Amino acid sequence: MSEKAGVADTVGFERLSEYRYRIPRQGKMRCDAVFYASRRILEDLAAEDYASLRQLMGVATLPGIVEPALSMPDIHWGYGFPIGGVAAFDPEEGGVVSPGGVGFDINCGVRLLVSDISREELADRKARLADELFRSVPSGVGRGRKDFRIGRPDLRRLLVEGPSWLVERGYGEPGDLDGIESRGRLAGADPDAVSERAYQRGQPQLGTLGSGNHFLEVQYVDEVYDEEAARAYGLHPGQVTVLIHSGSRGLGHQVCTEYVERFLQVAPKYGIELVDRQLAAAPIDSPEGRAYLGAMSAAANFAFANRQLIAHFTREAFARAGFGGRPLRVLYDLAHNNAKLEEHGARRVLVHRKGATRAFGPGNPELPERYRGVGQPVLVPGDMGRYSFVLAGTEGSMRETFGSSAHGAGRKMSRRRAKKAARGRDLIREMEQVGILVRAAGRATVDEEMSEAYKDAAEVVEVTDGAGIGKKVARLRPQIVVKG
DNA sequence: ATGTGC
Repeated sequence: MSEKAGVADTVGFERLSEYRYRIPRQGKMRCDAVFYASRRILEDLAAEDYASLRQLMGVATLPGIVEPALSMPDIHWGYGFPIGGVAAFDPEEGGVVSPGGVGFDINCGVRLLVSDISREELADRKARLADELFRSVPSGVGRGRKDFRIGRPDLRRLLVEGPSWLVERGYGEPGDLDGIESRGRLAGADPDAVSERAYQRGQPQLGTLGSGNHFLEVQYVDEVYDEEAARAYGLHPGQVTVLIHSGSRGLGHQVCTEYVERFLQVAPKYGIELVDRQLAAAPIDSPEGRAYLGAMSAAANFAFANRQLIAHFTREAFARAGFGGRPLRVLYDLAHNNAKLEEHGARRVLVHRKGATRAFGPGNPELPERYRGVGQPVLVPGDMGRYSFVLAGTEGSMRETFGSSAHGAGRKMSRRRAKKAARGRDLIREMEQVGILVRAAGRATVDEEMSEAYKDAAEVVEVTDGAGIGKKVARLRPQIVVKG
């Protein structure tokens, strides 16, 4: 399929460079859109009749957008905004905030822990560790935890303070906070903008994984591409790592649901014309916009705290499995579903990243000193059978994508199709035969999350690296997978 | 993603 077909039929894009394409402003778009893709990714986009690129064009119609509307190489169809979408809005130009531009799982993200344990040491205790982790980190839809209770007044404080509230009470180490994006605390969190129902749903779920694509993986570093960055991050071949992927659970979901509804009601009042109801938005500088941002930031702090507590119980599981006294340091905790006020091109803009990560380049004062020379760690989880990647933010991401990069492999099959493809197979056994132990709350999720249901993360990473919006640092191979 | 449809 050539890009010509795209021009003629529907979307109309042009190639800017090997991996970079532009959709010129057309129809109700207020600015151009730019997307990153390989020829192969382009074929995937064509196969879905450019549905996700059309969503990106919809994003470009929203008021106050700062050009261009962007998507990362892992773009796929999502609620309103495409997953992999990045869009910045200027509050002084009537810019909007959109819950669909953040996602239902507010501040979903990944945290990478690094140990001094070798792959060989892990081999001796792998089954034991898998069992301990599965016991220590509840997973599955609606699951809570019984051994950690937080009262309402404390939860309110946690929504404002994030993981520091936990660290102060012994759930973690003081150094943990240095490795979290924004130190795990988004400013402006408003616990009063979070509904009673959201509190109720979130309260028992702190320290739980959830379901779907969420996971906890024990891995090892099997390849290093950039020695200098790997050294700065403290990564070396054969080393055991832990990758935690989870978000704000029922609390964030409830916040998103309620504000989408509210924004739909008020959009006419602000003269916002929506080409798609799922793009529901309100001005950043409006009572509704401010309330959502307050609630979203609170949910974000809850998600950071959730990963903090999961990391705490992960450390306990490692100790019980015979790795007592061995450190598990936070390399980085990075969100991929949020909206943040940032300075770009001497303007203060609200950057929505929906299935996209922050990827600040070298020298950025936001970064911990030890990473400042090489740029921010960018974590790109792959599917559960293959590999995940660590990249570094670049000058290119700062210049082209409001300091953003890709967040993962992206689905290739629908959940329904994956389930069908898994019929008659025992995926857990297949994984075990290649040395990956799976512990899951249910088999259905494992089927839906099968390796073949995902695009190859390596492809996404090649495009990201090739386009210069992220730099390959290391590859991680799974050994233990805990799923919902 | 999600008390996996109101």
